[in-house]
Amino acid sequence: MVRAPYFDKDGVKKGAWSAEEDDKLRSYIQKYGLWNWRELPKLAGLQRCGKSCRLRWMNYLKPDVKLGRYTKEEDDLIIKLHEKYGRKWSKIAAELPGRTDNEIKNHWHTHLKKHSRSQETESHGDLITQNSSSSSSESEAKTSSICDVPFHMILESSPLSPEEASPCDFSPTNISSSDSLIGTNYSAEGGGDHSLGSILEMCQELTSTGDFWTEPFVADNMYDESHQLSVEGGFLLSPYYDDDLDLFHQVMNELPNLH
DNA sequence: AAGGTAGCCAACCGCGTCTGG
DNA sequence: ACCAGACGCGGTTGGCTACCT
Repeated sequence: MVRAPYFDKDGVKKGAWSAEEDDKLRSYIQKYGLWNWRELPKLAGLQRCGKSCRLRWMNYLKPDVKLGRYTKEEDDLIIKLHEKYGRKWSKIAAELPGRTDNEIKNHWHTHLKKHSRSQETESHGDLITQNSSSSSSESEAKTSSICDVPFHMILESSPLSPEEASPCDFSPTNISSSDSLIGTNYSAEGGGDHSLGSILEMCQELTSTGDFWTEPFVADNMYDESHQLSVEGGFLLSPYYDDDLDLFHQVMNELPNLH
């Protein structure tokens, strides 16, 4: 998995860290704290350079570093922050407690980048479809004016068959901890297009106030609360300001009635 | 079963920024 | 104001693992 340990021409050890080296670094920092990365390896009895020690500590040994799988909420947040900050991984990491810039960067390149790309591709494809269509309905024209991304495009971003779609995609359980609605390609049992239309109308109303925003997404791994794979894409709806949270929750509570 | 390939991630490298003298 | 050393950041690499042919 990692580079085999070796010594460079200056006698500095490189490559994978051993458990013994980890212990030395950890116990030294716990005892004396962080004061000089350059001097630290000598005093800690390590044949590493300061940079290597810093990296190992920051990305792996630091007590508050959270290792392991990313949650759906973390993935969503990274995507949002990436849109906001670009490749400023340290800024993104600052808003994700326990995650390091290096880890987020790796996670982005291996898991999230392709989702972002596929989202762009799908959006572009749908836009072409929309533009080439000479029979756009009045409602479609209306939705297109509400936000940058037309609603019909958002909801068709990753079509699911009725068999694949969850009948409770819009239930309140889909309200994330960040107070966003994850809307998915919707096909309610006994609801169908009527329910979809109701939700579209609701989204139109919310976004037309200027207090809410939406964005489409396509994701291979959408998880419900029990971390079971549930859906494959859709759109995200969130209030801009905390002041609008009450209204947002009120609307969310009414969602089941839309079925 | 064996070889090839892609995915993944820890660690390295180079450069820009910060800080203290 | 300038300089040198330390630090932090983002891009890249190397090698292990899993999957495919």
